[in-house]
Amino acid sequence: MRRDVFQAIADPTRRAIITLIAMQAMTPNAIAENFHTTRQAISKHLRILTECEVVKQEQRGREIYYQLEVKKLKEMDKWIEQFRKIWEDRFNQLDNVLSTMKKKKK
Amino acid sequence: MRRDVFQAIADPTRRAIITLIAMQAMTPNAIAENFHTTRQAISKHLRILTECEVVKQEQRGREIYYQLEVKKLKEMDKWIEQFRKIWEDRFNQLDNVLSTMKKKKK
DNA sequence: ATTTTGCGAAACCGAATAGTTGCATATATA
DNA sequence: TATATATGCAACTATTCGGTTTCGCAAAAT
Repeated sequence: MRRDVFQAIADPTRRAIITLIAMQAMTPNAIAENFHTTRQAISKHLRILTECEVVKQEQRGREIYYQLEVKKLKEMDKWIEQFRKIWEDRFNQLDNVLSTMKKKKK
Repeated sequence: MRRDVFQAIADPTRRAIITLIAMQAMTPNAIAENFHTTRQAISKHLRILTECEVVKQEQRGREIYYQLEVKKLKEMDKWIEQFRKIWEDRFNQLDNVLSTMKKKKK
């Protein structure tokens, strides 16, 4: 069973959960109200997100607040980093072509 | 069957393929040499990557060169963007705490 | 003390996934 | 023309995934 950030955000419901709790911690019930599935299904997603360390729990009485843990998202950001350089390069190349065309027009 | 960037990069082999062809287009055979699976398995991954529009093909005789298509990776980058703000804010908060401690020390 | 509420865990199901082997097809090469 | 090479596609399999229903447990409310 693979448990990493990439697998965590592969599911659209999990991405929505992440966005939802990004600003404030929420309980499973509160989260589930925003979806058309059962609380148990959300609970399962939360378990996966916890195992992937994308969220962390904070018990308060019988309620559990789930909060975003940005560290792992940063890891993914780091992976994309290598490609950001590529598309910036390609943009600059296009930019060069455009300015060359402009000069020729003159 | 879901076909988006997030699903495309969920698999570690596919991530490796993406990194491999990032700098130069490659044929399925050449790509497969870098892995411990069959060429057909790689071919399947390439089909998924093509369907997700993360790579594009260029036929040259009987060979097919697969090349990275950065556009969709940018889409994912855009999704992370919203969280980048959060972790920068948290960093700044930490920074404030640290400078307050420094001032008090004085 | 009893009931309600919030939650996770287990068992089950259909669909998707990642891999395999075998085959068909088109392009090179001898 | 016959053969070798590059590739995709189909059928099959074991495993994982996302969901549901049912249950048990602990904390809160009555």
